[in-house]
Amino acid sequence: MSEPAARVAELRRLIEDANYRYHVLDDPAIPDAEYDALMRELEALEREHPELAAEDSPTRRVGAAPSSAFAPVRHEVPMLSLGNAFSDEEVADFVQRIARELGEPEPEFSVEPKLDGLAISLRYEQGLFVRGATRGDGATGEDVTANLRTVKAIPLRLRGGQVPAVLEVRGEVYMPRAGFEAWNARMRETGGKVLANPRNGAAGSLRQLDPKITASRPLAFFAYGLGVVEGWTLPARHSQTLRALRELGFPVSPEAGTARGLGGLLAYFRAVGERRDSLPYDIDGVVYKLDRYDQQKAMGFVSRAPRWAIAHKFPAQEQLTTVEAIEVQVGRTGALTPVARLAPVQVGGVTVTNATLHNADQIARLDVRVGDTVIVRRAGDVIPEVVRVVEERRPRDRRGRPLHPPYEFPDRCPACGSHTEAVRKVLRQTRAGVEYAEGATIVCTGGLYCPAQRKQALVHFASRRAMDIDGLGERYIEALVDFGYVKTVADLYALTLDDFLEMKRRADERDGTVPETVRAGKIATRWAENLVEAIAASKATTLERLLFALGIRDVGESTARTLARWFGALEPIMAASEAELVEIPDVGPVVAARIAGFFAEPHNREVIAALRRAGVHWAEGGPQRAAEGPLAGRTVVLTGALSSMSRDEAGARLQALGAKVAGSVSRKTSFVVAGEAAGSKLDKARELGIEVWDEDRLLAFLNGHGAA
DNA sequence: TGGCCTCGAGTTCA
DNA sequence: CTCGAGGCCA
Repeated sequence: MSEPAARVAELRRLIEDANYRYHVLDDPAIPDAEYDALMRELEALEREHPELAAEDSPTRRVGAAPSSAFAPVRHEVPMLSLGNAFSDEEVADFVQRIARELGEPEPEFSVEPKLDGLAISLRYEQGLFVRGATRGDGATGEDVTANLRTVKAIPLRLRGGQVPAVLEVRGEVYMPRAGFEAWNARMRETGGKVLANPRNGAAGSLRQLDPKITASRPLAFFAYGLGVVEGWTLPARHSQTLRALRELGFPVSPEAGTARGLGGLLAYFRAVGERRDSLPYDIDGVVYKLDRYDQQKAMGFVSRAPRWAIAHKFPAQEQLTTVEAIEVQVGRTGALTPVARLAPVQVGGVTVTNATLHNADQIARLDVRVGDTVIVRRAGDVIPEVVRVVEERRPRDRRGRPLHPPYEFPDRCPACGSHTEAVRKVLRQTRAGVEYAEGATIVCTGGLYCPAQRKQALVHFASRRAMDIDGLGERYIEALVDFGYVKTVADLYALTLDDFLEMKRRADERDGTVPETVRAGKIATRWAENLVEAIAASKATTLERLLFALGIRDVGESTARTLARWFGALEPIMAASEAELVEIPDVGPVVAARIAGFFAEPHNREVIAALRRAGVHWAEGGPQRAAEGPLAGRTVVLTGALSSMSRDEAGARLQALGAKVAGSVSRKTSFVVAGEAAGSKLDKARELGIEVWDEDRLLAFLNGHGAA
């Protein structure tokens, strides 16, 4: 062999090894820069010595003639679709069917994650990659050989000694999350087109006419099965086949394994489910296959799906749905919040019909319009959000123009017709005055004239952490306001049993929920009695609850408590000037102005007087301006679930000992009380090296200080 | 003036 | 839970 020929052979071997170690063993042997250098050297040599070029050279991944692009390819061995299971019961049925038919109570399965990518078939003849095809309808797919050659995780030549005459390998082409994120970040920077999700990214990449485009996409591959096999001894078990595929140079999911019986399958499902978010790729479930081929054969097929395998799916975290309407809700403070009404769709195990769009800016950023197809997600938290619009699916007229114009935020309040305005936020304060900028939030200027704001004010007043009127929910408050029974929060205390019954009758009538005669009458009476009782019970309250319940802007639970302690009684709070209020810790000019402004309003003073006349009462005392107790000056954060008491209760007890209970962990936190299943707050505490108490330690401390 | 740290407010569904 | 903004401190 000539010297260049030897070097070319060596380079190819080095590069193939590097690919194998990177993609199959997940154990990179050489740094990227060195890999690139090897490639460049090989390219140069092949240019100088055209006679040394070869089909399976790693330099030929891009550039193979895409002549047969997308031509139909018949799958001699059909590419199967799998049955789906969405619940443990369905998996149990699957296992039971097999156990019964095979007479084996605990059959063994090969188990692996189900990647969210694109199923393909790769054909190797005499060890060389000759054709790759998409799954298509299972019987016929499309020829995407040129594009698949650019995927480095797919070997162009099989490794190992025994070379099968023909080997078809089935697997999934996917886009790793990191690659997807990086790709989109780059696209956003350069103004290119972002990919909707890794799955679409993978599918779209393989449908490119120009393999160079495919080559630029971060694609990867996992093998999970076989098609046509000639001149190769098939092992007895699927798990052994996977091992053999690995040795032939194919990446196989490291999560793949075996499991026995229903218990084993479900344990695997849970284990993978827990690791789902930390896997480097998206999966939508796991696949169970009977491990022994003889048993697979015995089970056979129904129509097009095997009876020996099933896909156990996770509830989807992201779904496509359509926007049926964009409505605007009015909050307690008058803030207008746009909400997308969606065609119902299952996301993460629940049906989602609404998703907040936050504010006008967010709508503009997403450019959400009525009729749009959108991606909805329930991410780490529970609240659904619109991730993005799938613009290709936007309804258009014959001339290709969108059917609906960009959404325009209403300039009138949908509830009362008052004009709306952007909230001004303080930019800075100078001697000359205060400078404002317009914020993202739009508010209704109707104030308590606006029925929506009045309703929300009442809902807030009755809520658990405020006056705690049990049973008085949004629906009845709405009716009470609509029918004119209630204008201010004080009116609640004048309501009689008959008022409630009449209100409920009218509400049922209006909403078309017709109650059933006598029995319903009795139930309704009991319901009304409970409400009257709950309202009466709420009269005994505390100053801080009352202050919070009044709904003064920027006065939440914490500020209400501070105010109550600082002054000890309501009268001095009502009389306090802004100058006096800013003396209070955590109260600055903005909040002081809100408080003074609220009590300066004759209407508000009248409501307070009416509440007092109705018998609402609370204990008053002198000012208590310094925290006292063993925990004075200490800031505590509670996280996770405690077994012996609620978090609220624990917080109240700690406060009683002088502690300040905060909602988030920072360097100022004195210690964190962590219960069961504590999450990010505990992590943060560990990160900042903050003392952590478990429940026992908390209880011991509370007992030791007479707060048990 | 900038950068935390908190608090307030809004949000969905079973 | 997250975002935005008010308050505080360096």
